[in-house]
Order: sequence, then C-alpha cells, then structure tokens
Amino acid sequence: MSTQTQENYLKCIYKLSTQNIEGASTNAIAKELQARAATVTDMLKKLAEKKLINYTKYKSVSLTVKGNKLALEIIRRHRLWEVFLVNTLHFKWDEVHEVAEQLEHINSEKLIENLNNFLGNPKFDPHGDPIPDKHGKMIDTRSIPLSEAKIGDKLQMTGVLEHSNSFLNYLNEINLLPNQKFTIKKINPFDQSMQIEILKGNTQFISSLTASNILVKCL
Amino acid sequence: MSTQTQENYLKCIYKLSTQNIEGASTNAIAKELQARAATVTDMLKKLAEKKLINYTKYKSVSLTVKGNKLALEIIRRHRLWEVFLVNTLHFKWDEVHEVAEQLEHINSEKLIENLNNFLGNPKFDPHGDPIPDKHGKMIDTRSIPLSEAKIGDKLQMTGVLEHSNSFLNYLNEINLLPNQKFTIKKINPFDQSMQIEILKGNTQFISSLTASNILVKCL
DNA sequence: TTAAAATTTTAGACAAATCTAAAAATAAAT
DNA sequence: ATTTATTTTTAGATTTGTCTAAAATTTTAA
Repeated sequence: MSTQTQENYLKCIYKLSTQNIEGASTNAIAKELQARAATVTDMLKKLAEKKLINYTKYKSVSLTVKGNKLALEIIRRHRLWEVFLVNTLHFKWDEVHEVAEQLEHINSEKLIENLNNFLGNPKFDPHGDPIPDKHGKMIDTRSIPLSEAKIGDKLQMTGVLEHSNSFLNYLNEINLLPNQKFTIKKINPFDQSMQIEILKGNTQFISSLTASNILVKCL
Repeated sequence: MSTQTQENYLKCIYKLSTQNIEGASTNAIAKELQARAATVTDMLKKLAEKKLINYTKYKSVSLTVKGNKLALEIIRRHRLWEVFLVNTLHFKWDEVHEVAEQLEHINSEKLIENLNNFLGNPKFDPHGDPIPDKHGKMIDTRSIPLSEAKIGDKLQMTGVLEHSNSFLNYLNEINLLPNQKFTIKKINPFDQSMQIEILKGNTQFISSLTASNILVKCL
C-alpha cells in the first residue's frame, strides 16, 4: 500500500514525464509539489524501495510499470470524481480541483467501478482530459495548442494546459469551454493575439498567452 | 484544522458518550479504536489543547461544544455518504462502512451541501441512524432494543446497535431490515429468545443477543 | 483500611514526512 | 580545463501518531 503523499509523488512524476522526455528531476518535482529538494530525495528513495520508480543517484527518475499503473489509477479516480462533481453535484469546472485532490485517494475498487457506471463510463473529464479505463488505457486526443493553429482553421476546443482557477474562470466568462467549436478570423502578426468567431457574429479577442494554454483539434 | 486520526477520536468519544452517561474512559476509547491506552492518553492531551474535549488526568473525558459540533459534522458526512453509496451506487448496506469511513474525512462544505441536496436531504442512513443537519440537529428516534419489547407488541425496525458485517448480513438473510414492521408472537421464558411474525405466516426465530442489537419503535 | 487489581499516565523509542544547513556531484561558462 | 554555478544528496532535527515498559493513581475487595 502507498500513502496519500506517495500517491501525489507518483502523479507528479507521471505529469512531468509526459512533459519532458527525460523523466522527472528532483528539483522539478520539488517545485511542482512545493517541497524542498531534500524532502524529494528522501521520498524518491522510499518509492524506489517499493519498486514504483527507477532511481539512480543524481539522475532524473521515471516510473516503473507498477508505478505507472498506480499513477494512472489515481488519475482515473481524480477525473471520474471531477465528472461526478460537475455533472451530478453541479460544481463549476473551476471549483472541482481541490475536492478531487482529496477524493482521488479514497481506496475502493468497487467505489470507482460503481461510480464509473453511474456516470455512464465517461471518456473525458470536465477540462477535456481523457479518463484512463480500469486497465490504464485512455483515448489519444492529439490536440494542439490554439497558438499553433492558422487563420481560417475550423477548430473544436478539447481542453486546457493551465488549470488555475483564474484561467478557468476567465474561459467561463468568455464562454470558451471544451467541445466548443469556433474559427480563427485574424492573427495579429505583431503579438500573435487572435480573433476567433464562436457563433456567427460573436467574435472574441484572445491573447497569445491564453491561446498557448487552450488545446484544440482541427475539424 | 484536525487530522483524520483526531476526527476518528472525536467520533469515538461521541459514540461512547451516548452509551455511558459518564463520558468516555481512556481504556474504552483504546478498545474501540484498537489502540494502546498510552496512545490514547497522548491523543487526549492534544485534543484538550485544541479545546475539543474536557480532560482531567485520570478522569473520563467529554466533548466540548466545539468538539461536539465537529463530531456531528463527521457523523453527518459519514451517513450522507452511506446513503449515496446505497441509493446511488447500489452498494449493499453491509458493504458501505469501510468506504464511508474514508469518505467522511473529505473536507469541503460545498461538497456535503451539494451531496445532501442531490440525495434529497435524507433524514436517515441505510442502517436507520438519523443524519444530523448542517447545524448538528437530528431526529430523536426514541427507539428501544427489541429485547425490551413484550409479547404482542406491533413494532417497526428503526436501526441496529451492532454494525459488524456479519450481523448486517445475517439480518439481510432473514429479511429483517430498517422500516420492516412485525409482531412478537412468543418469548421463551428460559433464554429470552423470541419468535416474530414479519408477514402473515412468516415467522422468524431471534436469539436474545440478536434482539438486544435490533432497535425498534412501537406502532 | 490496607492490600491487590485495574486503570491511566509518564518516559523513552520508532517510522513517516518534513525541514535547514552543509557537503558532494554534475553542469555550465570563461 | 579549471572555476563557478546549479543540482542533488547527506546529516541532523522536528512533528505526528504510534508503541512498550515502568511508574503513578484510582478502584475494588478482603
């Protein structure tokens, strides 16, 4: 068995490993989890002892098969609970993260399987992130950041890269949510800001920073 | 803020205080939580420091107003989650306890209020125990153990005193569940065992130990 | 009412997760 | 290719929750 803290480390290493090809460094983990590097080193030794990560002194770490499976299980729980909170309990999508961070550590296979059935076996969470199935498999979304799309592209929003409250809230306000379809009307060549048309005649101004944190797929 | 462990101690002290008038003794708490008396003493000091219990060396402890409020909050969460597990996720009533023990520590007022609304503001959990409202108030059930009822009494089951899996499962098997109405046909004067009639012609034999763990109200 | 039994507390230890400060190893730069 | 900077690890402490063994207190009973 693993503690909540250890589960959070695994989730963190999983996340960093998908971003950088070179596994996760001690410092990167420390920054992400807001802990000291020394603390991370201590924990890495414990996780290595449990065969959950591959660890060599002074090198970046990676998840073992066992660790990867556990990380995906936590992510599955987290995303299913987010669906529950938004669909069933009517939370707004920017209110679910902290609660889901707690709920993801509840340990009961039956709970998660029954919750999954109740929710109708959903494939994506409210932020557009894919939900791993019970074997750890999930849909490959092949999304690109909006900032990489071109003028005239017909797009559909699939998710976000930035999960902060303020960002999600901002998207709420401008009505740009996952699954929303829109077209790029203009891109300002000076600062890469863009104008998008969500519905006929409803255009919206998007800064390049915002665009780089919105995921879309081409239609 | 209180830790999960501390919340479990409060719940335990609450439970023991409703059973014995004289508060909860160190040994009784130790037995209930399966810990050593020395461990309990250590924890009692910490809870007293937080003004959650009234503690004097070598005396039984009781909850302060603040501690009582917190205990009722945990009990509210626990029982609401039990309703959710049985009504929404189709758990059997003897499968919910361990999971609810974990869920009760999730800390989010919005979560509990929205869950309560979703469930339709239920007044009793699946075992017949009353659910405190957000101010800690709950319905007074005025139940008595079946063992204190008399021949000929028309009764309705309201709950149980013993929550072990094996006991709940046994009740399942003999089809004696909360809200079930029945009549006492016979009481054996030698061992206090009884025969009850659930439906016309459907009589059931109940040992005095079982009877003392079933709560009923007279109709 | 004093001796025996039971209960409760203290003292000292340990594992988990964290920290600071200092040392060691690696990476970067002149 | 050394020196400097950065990263990582070690060493030593702290807090929380737990334990055992022994001491202190209270309760029970002869």
